[in-house]
Parts: sequence; C-alpha cells; structure tokens
Amino acid sequence: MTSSTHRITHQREIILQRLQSVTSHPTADELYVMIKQHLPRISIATVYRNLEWLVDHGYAQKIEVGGRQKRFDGTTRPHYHIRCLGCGRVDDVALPLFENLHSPVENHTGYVVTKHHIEFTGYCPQCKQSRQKS
Amino acid sequence: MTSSTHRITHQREIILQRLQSVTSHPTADELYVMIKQHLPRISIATVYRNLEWLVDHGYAQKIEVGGRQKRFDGTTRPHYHIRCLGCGRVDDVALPLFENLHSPVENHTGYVVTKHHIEFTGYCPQCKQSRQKS
DNA sequence: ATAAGTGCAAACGATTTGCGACCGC
DNA sequence: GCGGTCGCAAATCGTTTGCACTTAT
Repeated sequence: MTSSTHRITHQREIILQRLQSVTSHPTADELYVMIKQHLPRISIATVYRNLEWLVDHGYAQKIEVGGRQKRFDGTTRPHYHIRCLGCGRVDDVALPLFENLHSPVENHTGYVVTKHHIEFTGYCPQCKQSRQKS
Repeated sequence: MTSSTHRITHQREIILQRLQSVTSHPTADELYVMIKQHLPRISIATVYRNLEWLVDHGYAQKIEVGGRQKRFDGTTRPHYHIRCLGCGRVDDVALPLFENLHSPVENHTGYVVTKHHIEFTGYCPQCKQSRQKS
C-alpha cells in the first residue's frame, strides 16, 4: 500500500472527485465530459486507464450490469442497482445484502463464490409516465 | 401472435434448436460456430438478428451479465446465474426466485420494476484449482 | 535518470446496419 | 409481386493499446 512513485496523480484525483460528486453511476464517457471541464486536455484513454486503476486499488467500483456500456460507482460499499429500460439510468437500491446466499450456491455449483450482484430492471419515474400504453 | 408472413424461418428454427440443445449460455459467436455446422452459409448478422427476434418473441432470453459479450439462454424460465471470472463460463444457479422484492423496491425507488436478475461471480471447479495461491 | 503516467491516434472486438438478392406466399 | 428475410461488407460503438512525450521524484 505504501510503495510506488506517483500513486495519486492530478488526473486520478480529479476523476475520483468527479465520480464521487455524483450519486448516479456514470459511464466512462459521461465522466469524460464532466472531467473535461476541469481538465480540458485529458484524453478518454486516461479516463479509462485511471478508472481501471481506481477500481483495482479499491477507490471505486465498476458495476457490471446489462446495457452496452460499463458504469462506475464512486463508493466501494456493495449494494444493488436498478436500471431503467427507457433511458438507461442506474440508481441504487437500498436493500440489505443477502450475504448468506454464498455457501448454498457454492455447495450446489462447485464454484468458489466471491461476490454477487442484484440488478433490477424497470422504468424510472420519468420514463414510466411517458409510456402510458403507447 | 397470429399475423405476418414468414414467422419461423429455417434459420430461426435451427438457431433456436441449437440454443436449446445446450445447457450452457452461449455467446452469439459461440452459437454461430455451432449453427454453421447445420447452415454453413449463414452469416453472423443473421444470428444476431434472429437471436434478437427470438428474445423479443418470447422464445429465448438474453442474459445481461458482466463480461464483454452478451449471452443467450434457450429457456425463458427466469433463474439466476453464476459467472466464472477465470474462463467466463456461465452456469445456472438453482435458487428459488425472490419474487417479493419488487414491491419494496418500487416503493423506495419510484420505478416500475419489471424484472430482476442475480449474478454470482467466482471461480468454477476447473479454474479454482488452477489458481492455488499463484 | 528513471519509472510511471499522459495524450493522441490507431487498433480492436462485439454488434449493428445498408443494401441488393432471395424466398414463400 | 410483395413484404419479410438473408448474406455480405461496411459502419458503428465502446474500449484498449502502442508510442513518443512529459512529469514527479
């Protein structure tokens, strides 16, 4: 933990700070436009590389849900998500974690289980009204 | 349900049949190679188009899990999955469904919830031994 | 000096699309 | 003949990579 040279670079700091400033779960390119306002010359490659780095070093998490793009979350505490099938937005779901599922699953699958994730899908408050029996 | 012209074409039939012939959860290109043995001139575009069609018409499901490629499932009964972080394979998890989660989630998120999915991740029997404290 | 990090542009892998040919009614 | 479907190739989208240049120590 206490080695290496540059560790938290300026770019990394801004990226994490922008990620933590929102409660949404932005995609890399959504973050890219947010970050550009603070670092106009940053490249999308740096955003991807540093998001990966932040995840690997326990500063953020990548949430692997459906939809084409990956999304990122500035908190590392595990929690569940709900994704809108209309607009793609992702919100947190405040449900207690089901920790106790892992061992029964290990028993019948033979896997070692490291994590689980629950993704709900549906329509967000905005999208649900703009589709009253279209 | 009873309209249109061609409905189940030969290609669609073979694709669904191949998909249903396996208990794994193949990606589009894994299916493509399986299907080519029966329809050597089929194109990958047809596979994608028809998988989409089969899903939309209730013959199959797309399982939106992590990893880069989408996977398909020849059964439409909802169930949970576990994905191996080593080799990427996906297996079924025989856990009863948590149907009762939807209304509490609707209440606190304001979404209309249509589905949910649980994805476990870990290491499959094969991969877990080939990584004894590497 | 040197190892890590950056920006840019090109490469990549998965999926989608435009289009002319084709098939079954 | 007509609408739906097909195969092919090209296009697109999200993400990753190679490389030459910069930066902090």
